[in-house]
Amino acid sequence: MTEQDNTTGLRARLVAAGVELLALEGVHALTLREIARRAGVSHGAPRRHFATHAELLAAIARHGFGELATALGLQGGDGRAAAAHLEPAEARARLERLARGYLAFAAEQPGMFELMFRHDVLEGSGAGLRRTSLPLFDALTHLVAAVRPPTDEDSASPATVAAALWTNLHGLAQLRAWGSLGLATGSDGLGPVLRAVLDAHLGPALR
Amino acid sequence: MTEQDNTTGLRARLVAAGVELLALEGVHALTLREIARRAGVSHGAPRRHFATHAELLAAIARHGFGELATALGLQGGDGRAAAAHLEPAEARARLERLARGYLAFAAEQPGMFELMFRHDVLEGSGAGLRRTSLPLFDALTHLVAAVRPPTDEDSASPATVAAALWTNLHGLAQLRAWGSLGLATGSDGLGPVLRAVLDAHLGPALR
DNA sequence: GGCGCGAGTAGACAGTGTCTACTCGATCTT
DNA sequence: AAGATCGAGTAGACACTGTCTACTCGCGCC
Repeated sequence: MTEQDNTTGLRARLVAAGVELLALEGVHALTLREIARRAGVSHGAPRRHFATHAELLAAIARHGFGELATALGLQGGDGRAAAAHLEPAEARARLERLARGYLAFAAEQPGMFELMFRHDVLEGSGAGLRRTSLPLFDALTHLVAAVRPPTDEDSASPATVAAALWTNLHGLAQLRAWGSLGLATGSDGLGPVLRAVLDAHLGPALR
Repeated sequence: MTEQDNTTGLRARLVAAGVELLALEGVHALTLREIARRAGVSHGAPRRHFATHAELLAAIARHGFGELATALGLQGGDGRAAAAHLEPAEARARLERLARGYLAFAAEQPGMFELMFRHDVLEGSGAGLRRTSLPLFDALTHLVAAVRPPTDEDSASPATVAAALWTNLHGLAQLRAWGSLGLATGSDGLGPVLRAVLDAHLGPALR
């Protein structure tokens, strides 16, 4: 492991070329040979760093998860600690920012968002990638706990509410990218739906 | 259009072969040539019925949408009429059946569910396919209106709530198929999360 | 200073989607 | 009823893909 550099080396250049190509042309353009071409090497070179095409795609997706984490401000592991004791109103504001950030990422980088959740492509390396999404889920859980203190005993646990909220955000992003949402709700955009989602899982904003 | 038969003819046999292959091996196995092989014809034959590989995949996905509609009991257009005047409790029970049916379909036919929402593959024929999901959305909207009569003026409209609920179900199905959900919520399965989702969008079950 | 070896090259191979030339059988016209 | 027409399927070619294997080259090491 003499090469722990993340910006030099063919491995990083291949990932960078893939990210660029993905943004420009979409998932279908992420050919092994085309990525190698863009990186300026022959088509056999990637094999030294990625055993298979799927592994290279998984590395690109991993890069995407990192970008999503920074876009959401979850870079350092401070999400849990900073949210431990938090005013409900502030926690809810953070949750709304998180939600809007997630949806914005999916809208601005549709190719990357699509690749990140293509489990058929990432099957082998899926376990490692799935773990990458856990920090987001942890931050969600703690913020939910701050907004909805689990007073009622029979009410859902913060983790359950966080899962419900996360799946809602994900489905919202996905169906918006797919184009079904606009067809169903008219062209208002997702504003009202996002408000309904947040209100449903966290309770009305003003009390 | 001498051939309006849906069960004979090469076109239907190709779709059937694709459906079978999709269930057996997954989306990646849906090669044009392999589908043709399974249908017992040469690799050029599908071109007479589908201009491109993507069109054949779109036809297979359309078949999947039809199967989903029948599995959800939305075959005839009676969803809207039957739900016009409905007890809230009965409407809610129907919504729960609808939700469980959607999730069951995604779980039992993961390959088909994945193909149905692969907008990169279905791009050209996407508009027609998107319209196929409207009956489901209509049924959802009317059932939601029966459960939550829009008494409050500033509350969300039934269509908005239906969109929020639908995206939640979809994201739930998708992330469960992806494997992230079990990782986040433990191995309890989706029971508690589904209950939280329904309660969040429709209000608690017992009043 | 010769050696080994990691890294990249070049070519082969099977498989894919698309396109074109062709065949063949049924249908329709006169 | 004989011959032309045309839809439907076949066979082959082409460029492209992912993977595998042999090969080369340059740098570090004892």
